[in-house]
Amino acid sequence: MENKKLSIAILDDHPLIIEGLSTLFSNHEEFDLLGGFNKSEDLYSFEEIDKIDVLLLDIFFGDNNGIDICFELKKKYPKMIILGISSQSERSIVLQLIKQGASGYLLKTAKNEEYIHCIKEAAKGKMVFSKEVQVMLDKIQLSDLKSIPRLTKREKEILALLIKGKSTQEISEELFLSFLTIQTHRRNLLQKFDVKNSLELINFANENGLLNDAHFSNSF
Amino acid sequence: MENKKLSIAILDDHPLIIEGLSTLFSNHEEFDLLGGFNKSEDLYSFEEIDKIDVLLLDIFFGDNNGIDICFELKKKYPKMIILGISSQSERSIVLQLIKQGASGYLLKTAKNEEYIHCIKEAAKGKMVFSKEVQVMLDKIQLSDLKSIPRLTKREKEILALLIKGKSTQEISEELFLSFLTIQTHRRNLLQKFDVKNSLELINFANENGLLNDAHFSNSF
DNA sequence: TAAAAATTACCTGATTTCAGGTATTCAATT
DNA sequence: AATTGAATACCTGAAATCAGGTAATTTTTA
Repeated sequence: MENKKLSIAILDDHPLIIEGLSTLFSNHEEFDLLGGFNKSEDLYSFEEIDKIDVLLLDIFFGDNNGIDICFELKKKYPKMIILGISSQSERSIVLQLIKQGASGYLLKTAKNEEYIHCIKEAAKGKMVFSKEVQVMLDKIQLSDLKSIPRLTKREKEILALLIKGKSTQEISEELFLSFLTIQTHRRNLLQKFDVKNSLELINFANENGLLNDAHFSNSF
Repeated sequence: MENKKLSIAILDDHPLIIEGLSTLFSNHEEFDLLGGFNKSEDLYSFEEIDKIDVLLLDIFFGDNNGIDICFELKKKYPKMIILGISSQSERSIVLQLIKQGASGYLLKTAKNEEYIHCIKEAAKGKMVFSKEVQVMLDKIQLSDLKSIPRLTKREKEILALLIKGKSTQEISEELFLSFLTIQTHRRNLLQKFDVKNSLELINFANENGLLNDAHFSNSF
């Protein structure tokens, strides 16, 4: 009984990456590249979308981000194996993607053989990561143990200004509050985050994606 | 009199991109791809380095950042035409690269024909940008006035530690330097970035993508 | 080899942050 | 009505940062 070829598709807004992957797959008989797409709409309207075994999905993707796309696809095609590809390996992003049902995450800096190997393994149902990503995931981060503290409205407001580099004096003027009040809030922030100075505070907020605009507009 | 072929080289730590560009150039007779390199050392030790007409240079680059590499190369090989390639189009980075002597900036999202066209134009001595970049450059921004300062090795090292939230004392212990020396470096950093405190410094570094691991990992 | 740039280091004094405490007012919840 | 949590504000003293200066040594570049 012969092995069926693995049907691959790519969604990436970098034509060069698609070109590179095409060449790669054309040199490996065990893969069948169904198509490479620059836009998510092109993939969605692809008539053979249900035949895709493995989808390589770019994470930093034009306007839609890959994480949302992964979520959508997994809902409609639960059997589709999705591998994130990206040039950055931000911990929080990798974890988020896995939560959305992806089977792994490959860096674009990975070697060709690594791609071939990982895709095969993923097709078998395994969770795969390219080397660098694996190393990164193995490091248990402080932020994994520390839970993100719950902040009050004022504290979030002050944190946002702090991150902009405003001093206590400036913040107090901007919010029409006493200098001493801001000092208290700052101290409470340092305590809540369990850090020893403002730089560490920002660093922590940064690691946990609290610096992104998204967090400040909605979730607070 | 026949036109000589354009000699191209690529420096990019993404094998897939090199693969894609190779395929692209092999389909266009007017180009001669001398080599694709993953590491800057490989390029520096390339024996035909002085024959390169056009170098495609990745900007967010593993060990050294592309801007520094561009600066180095232009100094040694002033005639070499360097085009930045990247998946992000951060305004300040593009401008910085141009200041270092690059002849243009292409997004990895650009179409194949755009690549071909831009490389040809650049070889003629023109300044070229892929579409999106051009649109972005046309918008005049406040942040243009501030350029990203050129940092020394030590300064980058200290900035990296600062960003991690380390205090002057901690940094001095980690680098086996005097507390007072670190103070001097900190002051110089604030001056170079034209900011008034460390939080603003980090904020500025963040906005300009200097926080990315790429900049800091091995480059010192 | 001379000049320029980088690295190291010190001094002083002003300003800001950090850490500990307390305390009043207001709003929401029980 | 009593309690809790949030927001406000003050005090003190220690610690760290910031801003100005100078200067010797080493490395890199011209």
